[in-house]
Amino acid sequence: MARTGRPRIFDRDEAVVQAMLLFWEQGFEATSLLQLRAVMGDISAASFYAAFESKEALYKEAVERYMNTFGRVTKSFSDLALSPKEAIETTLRSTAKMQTDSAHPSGCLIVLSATTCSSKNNHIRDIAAEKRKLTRNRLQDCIRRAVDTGELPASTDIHMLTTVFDTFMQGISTQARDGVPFETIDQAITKFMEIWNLVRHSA
Amino acid sequence: MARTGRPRIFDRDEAVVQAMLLFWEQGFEATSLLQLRAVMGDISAASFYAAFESKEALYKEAVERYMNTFGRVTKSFSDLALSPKEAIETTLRSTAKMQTDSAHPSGCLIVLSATTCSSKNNHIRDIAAEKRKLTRNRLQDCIRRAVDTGELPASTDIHMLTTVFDTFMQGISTQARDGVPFETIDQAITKFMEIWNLVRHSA
DNA sequence: TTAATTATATACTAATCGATCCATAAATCA
DNA sequence: TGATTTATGGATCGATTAGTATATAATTAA
Repeated sequence: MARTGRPRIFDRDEAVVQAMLLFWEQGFEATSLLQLRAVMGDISAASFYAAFESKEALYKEAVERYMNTFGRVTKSFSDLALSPKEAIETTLRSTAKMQTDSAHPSGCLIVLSATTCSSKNNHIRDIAAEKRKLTRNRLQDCIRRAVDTGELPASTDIHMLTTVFDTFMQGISTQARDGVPFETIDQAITKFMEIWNLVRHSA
Repeated sequence: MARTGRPRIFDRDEAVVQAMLLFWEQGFEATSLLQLRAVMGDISAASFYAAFESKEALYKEAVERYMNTFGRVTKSFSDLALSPKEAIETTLRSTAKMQTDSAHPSGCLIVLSATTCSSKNNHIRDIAAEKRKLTRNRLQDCIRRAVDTGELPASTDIHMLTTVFDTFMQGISTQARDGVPFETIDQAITKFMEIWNLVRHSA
C-alpha cells in the first residue's frame, strides 16, 4: 500500500543525517535554517517545515540519530559479555576512536552541541543533557555490577567512581576538538584505566 | 591631568565583567548585543561601539578578564613552592570549587563558551582554544618539572600524562554544568590523583 | 475522470542580528 | 568665552533569523 500524495523529492533519512553532522559541527544555535536546508538537499523552506515540524524538532531527531549511530560507542557499558572493567575500557577507547575520526566532526555531539545557549533556549540544552544523564546512568550500572560481582570491593563509592570515569570521558570531547590525535588519547586511557586496579585493592 | 570630553556614564570595567558573565553562561554566538548592552548598564548601541570596537573585541576582553580572575585557579600549575603533584591537585580542586560556585555560571568559560560555532566564526573558536593551549602547556611544564626533579621516572611519557590530566580537568566543566556538586567532584579528584603514585612507581 | 492527498516553488512575514549615522550633551583646554 | 574632545540618545542600516501563506504540481484512490 503505497502512500498517497506527491512523493518527496529528497531522502528524509539522509537529510536527518546531514543535519546531524551540521549540528555536531556547529551546535544548535549556530546552525541556521539556511545552512540546514542547503545540506539537506537544497530543499525549500516549505519542504523543510512540511517534513520536520521545526528546527528544534529536527534537532531532537538528529540527537536520536546520533545516539543510534555514532553514539553507540558507549553501548559497551551495558555489554554483560564483558567484565565491567573491560566494558568501561572498551567504551573509552571506542569513544576516543570515534571522536577523532576525521570523516565527521570531532568530539561528541551530545557534549558539544548545546552545553551553552541563550536563556530562552534552555529547553534545548536539556535535550542533550538528558542523553548525558542516560549515559552516565549506564556507566554507573556498570560500576555497580562490578561491586555486585565482587570485582570491586563492597566499600566502593559508586557515585564517586562514576564521576571519575564520566569526567574523563566527557573531557575527551574537548581534547578531540583541540586536535589531540587518537593515539595520544588512547595511551592516556591506558594510564587512566590503572585507577581500576587501585580501587580493586583499596578495600 | 583628567581626560577631556564628556565622561562615560557607565563603569567600563564593571561592564566587561557583566559581559564576561553573560558569555560564560550562554556562549559567544548565543549572546546578543541587546542582552550584552542590557547587563552592561542599559547602554546604547552608540556607547557600546564607542567603548568597545565590536562584539568580538568585547569577547576577547571578556576572555582576558576571565583568565585574570576566575581562570587564575590554574595558576597553581606554575607555583614552584608546591611539588608538581601538589600543584596539579591544588589546581584541580580549585577548578572544581570555582566551577561549581553558584555565584556565577557553572563550568569553565574557556571550555564552554566557544567550542562550537558557525563556520564563519571559526576565528572566535580559536580565541578560547588558544587559552586552552596555554593552560595545557603550563600543565605540561609542571609534569616535566616532576620528571626533571626525579619525582617522576625519567621514562615518563610527558605528553601522554599531560593528556590524562588535561582530559580530566576539561571534563569538570561538563560535570559542573550538569549539576554535579563540588563534594562529588572533589572526591573524584582524590581518587583520580592516585594515578600519580602509579606513574611514580612505574619505572 | 475526478477527488483526495501530499510536496513543491515562490514570495513573504515579523523579529532580530551586529553595526552605523548624526545631532547633541557634557566635559576640558586655551 | 569659545574651541576641542568624547559620550550620549535615538533613529536606522542591510542582512539574517525562524517560520508561514498560497497556489500549483504530482501522486493514489475511487
